[in-house]
Amino acid sequence: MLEKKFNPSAVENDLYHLWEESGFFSANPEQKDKKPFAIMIPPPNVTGTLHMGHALTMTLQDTLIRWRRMQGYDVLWQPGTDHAGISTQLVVDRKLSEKGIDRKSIGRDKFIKHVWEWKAESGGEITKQLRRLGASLDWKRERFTMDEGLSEAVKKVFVTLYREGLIYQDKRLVNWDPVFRSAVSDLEVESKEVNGHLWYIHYPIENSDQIITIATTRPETMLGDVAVAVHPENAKYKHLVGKNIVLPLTGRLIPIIADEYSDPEKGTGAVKITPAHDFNDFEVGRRHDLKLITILDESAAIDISELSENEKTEFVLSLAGLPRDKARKQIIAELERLEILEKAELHRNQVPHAERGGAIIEPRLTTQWYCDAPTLAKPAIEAVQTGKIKFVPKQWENTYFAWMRDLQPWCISRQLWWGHQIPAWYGPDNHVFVAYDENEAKEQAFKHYGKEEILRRDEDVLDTWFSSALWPFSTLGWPNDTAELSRYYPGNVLITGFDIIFFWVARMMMMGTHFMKDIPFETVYLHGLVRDEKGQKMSKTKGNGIDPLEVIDEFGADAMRFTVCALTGPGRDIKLGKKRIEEYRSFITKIWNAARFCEMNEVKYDPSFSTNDVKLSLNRWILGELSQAITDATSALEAFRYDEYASVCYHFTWDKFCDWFLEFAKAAFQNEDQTIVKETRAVAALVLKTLLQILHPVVPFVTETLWHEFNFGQKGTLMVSSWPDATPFATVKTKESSEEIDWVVRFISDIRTLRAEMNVPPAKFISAYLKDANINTLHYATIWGDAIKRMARVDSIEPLQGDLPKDSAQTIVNEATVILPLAGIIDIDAEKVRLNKELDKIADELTKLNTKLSNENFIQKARPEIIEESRERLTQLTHDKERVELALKHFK
RNA sequence: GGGUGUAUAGCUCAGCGGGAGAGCACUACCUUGACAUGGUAGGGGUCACAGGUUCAAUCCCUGUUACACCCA
Repeated sequence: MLEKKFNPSAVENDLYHLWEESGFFSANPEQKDKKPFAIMIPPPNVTGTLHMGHALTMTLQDTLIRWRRMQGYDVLWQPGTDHAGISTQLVVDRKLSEKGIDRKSIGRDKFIKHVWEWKAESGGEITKQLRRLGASLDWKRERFTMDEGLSEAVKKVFVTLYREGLIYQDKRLVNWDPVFRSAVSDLEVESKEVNGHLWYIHYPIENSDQIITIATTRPETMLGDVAVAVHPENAKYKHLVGKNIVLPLTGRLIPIIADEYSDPEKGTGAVKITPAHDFNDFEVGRRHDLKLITILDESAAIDISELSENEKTEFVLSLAGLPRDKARKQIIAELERLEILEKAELHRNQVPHAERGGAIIEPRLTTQWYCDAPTLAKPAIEAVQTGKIKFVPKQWENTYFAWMRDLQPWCISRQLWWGHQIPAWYGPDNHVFVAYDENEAKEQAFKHYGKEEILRRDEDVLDTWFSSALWPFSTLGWPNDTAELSRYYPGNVLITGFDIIFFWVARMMMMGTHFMKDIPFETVYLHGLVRDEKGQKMSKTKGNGIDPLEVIDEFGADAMRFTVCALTGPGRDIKLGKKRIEEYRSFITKIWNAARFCEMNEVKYDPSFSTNDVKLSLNRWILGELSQAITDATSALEAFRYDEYASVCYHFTWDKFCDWFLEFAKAAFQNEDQTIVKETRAVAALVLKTLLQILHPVVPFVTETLWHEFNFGQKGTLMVSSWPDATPFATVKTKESSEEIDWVVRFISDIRTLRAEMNVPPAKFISAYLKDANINTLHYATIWGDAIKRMARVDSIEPLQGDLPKDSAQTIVNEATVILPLAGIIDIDAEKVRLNKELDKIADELTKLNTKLSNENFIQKARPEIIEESRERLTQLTHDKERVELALKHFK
């Protein structure tokens, strides 16, 4: 016997372990008779804990994976985690400082040892949590971006790209995080608008009493000014071009130059140029061959070492070592004292901030490793243009193109300790040797120098995204030629959030097309973000997040999964509150209760039962509906329409199976004719079994539980059962049965409506008469008598003999009029109102239809089937109108 | 400043060139032998606004407004 209530927490762990231990999650490249289907998990940070975003993306992936597995594919869902450079380093750093250990004092090697120890202890948290979701990942193949094989792949890629000239060192401005003291890529910088000032400063012109006023938001960088730029067409300043400025504070002589970068409309139209501390100024400097003077150190404090001796005035010396904001205050005060600060305006500044950590980013001149992304992007762009890779929803392709066509070189080196150390060594003269290992580097050095030299390894590590870019092939064993690689590359679909298109998706496409000479996946499905009920982004700081593990504890994994699926429309963020999950939990309960009802009525699976034997209309009808549901569910999944898939499951289960089939079956189960009872039981079992199968991908736990409770298969085997085929159910003759069931449904519904509107107490059974009913209708009324009586609460259904009883309510079902004698109950005025309302509605419709049909243009130009349809509706409505009018006449 | 998306019932969202839909919420009634996490019935919408195309527009096109996001 099934428990009265479904208790998810009692079954989830057991079932999951059973599945995992049975090896059902495992891909097998040797299964040549099966087609492969592969999805690479977006590797969560090894430091991560499960949040709603994971719950969303993993549910969508698992649903697809389970469905394809049932369809008979050899499915690989590749799990793993990302070493997450900065995050992990920070986590371990914090742990160590709690113990009073300073990272720098123990040195790099010891620190990295600590990180690995931390990973061994706490790194598996997220993978345990993914199991709670029911995610059917192939855990035996779990990988880590820092494990040996993947590190090999990283090295191979780096060395190869270097030798191809696609990785190189360059000294240029880079986004510098002065807190982490590391370079970061353009993508990791977000510009934020903050309140600041625009300062107007007088710059005196050499050998003259004239001045030029420049406007700046960053006066502290004036120590590094090397020019003042004006627009070449700017009449106000044209004559000054070529003259020199005596730069305040340092006394440096700098030229006034003409450059279109200077916008005459902004500030004063004259701008100071500081090429070592501003990306635009850097370009100006390059065009005019200006000197680069760095005046900030790696922590963004004033550094005057590049200033010449005579520039180091007493004031300038006093600035040395000051953080940039303090230096700014000092300089402003000094300019005021010198009376060359004209004014300060309030100003909204765009200030670059580090996405991680939030530090204000400082453009900084350093030597870094770069990857030639623009070149690698070309085949990746082409793959989308030619349709080899498709984005779903398609509009993301535009975003992708826009970004890919305007790529900057990708800065791939980071000044961190945790990560893939760059395989580059330097000789005493800083000549660089890129090699697989130190021995190879030494060989190169020997050839280069003609003797052995001591080499120093590059300290830097690679951007975390560099290794994740290789994920689709590095996890499969590349650079070795493995069975997995040839079978599961390219993957079928990548499912992830749109927020990492550039970080991850695009880079996998670049690396994949370059190294594998083939796309990494055929389809990119991009889902939205999970937001709270109000549409706010969930975040730790706001505290508006929902913990998926709490949700699972409270409502069960199935409820959460179904909710996520149901809410995942195309190209939309999803707004999620606990309330929504609670709502959809009712659906899980409904499935459970429907199953309990079946069990109580001795619904049992009969493998020998064939759908060809089905005789009863009710049974033929539900099989037809089931066939439709299978078709719809399948095509919804094929189109990544998770909302539609959920909706098909929901409505078939609730509206068709529970509300009508099981309700009608109540009468059938009580029938004296045992063949009827037997057939209905067998069909109920078949429908329930199939229903569990189409529901399984999204709600695996409740379905798998019912699967073995009903003995549809051994415990845990639903997930490897075959995805149902709609055809055998569709071949059961269902058309006539549909007409019949549709009639009964309409008949019952209409009587219910009448009863409700006439306020007939539910407990009261009434009589029903049929007027003008044809022979079919009368036949239906007879054979469905029991069900109708129970469900519409009538005690007799008979053809009307003689006159219309007094005080009757009437309604029209197809050709017949249904008459309910309600003497003593009916409120005649209310009935008149109701009928008149009905009449108005029909009249409105008729007017519209008549106008349309008398329009010659419509008759000439509209599609014939539309015209035919309109004519049919006109006939039907005219008929209905007559009936209602007749009913009204009765009261006169 | 450039780009993308969204605007449909009180809320959250589907939909579609030809009769406005779902879930929840709401109202009324019902503890009928699976389920009150339930059942039955009902109310509720100028499909953001303004033009255009069309026999026909909530749907296609243009513009406007509002909101969200991305890029600079």
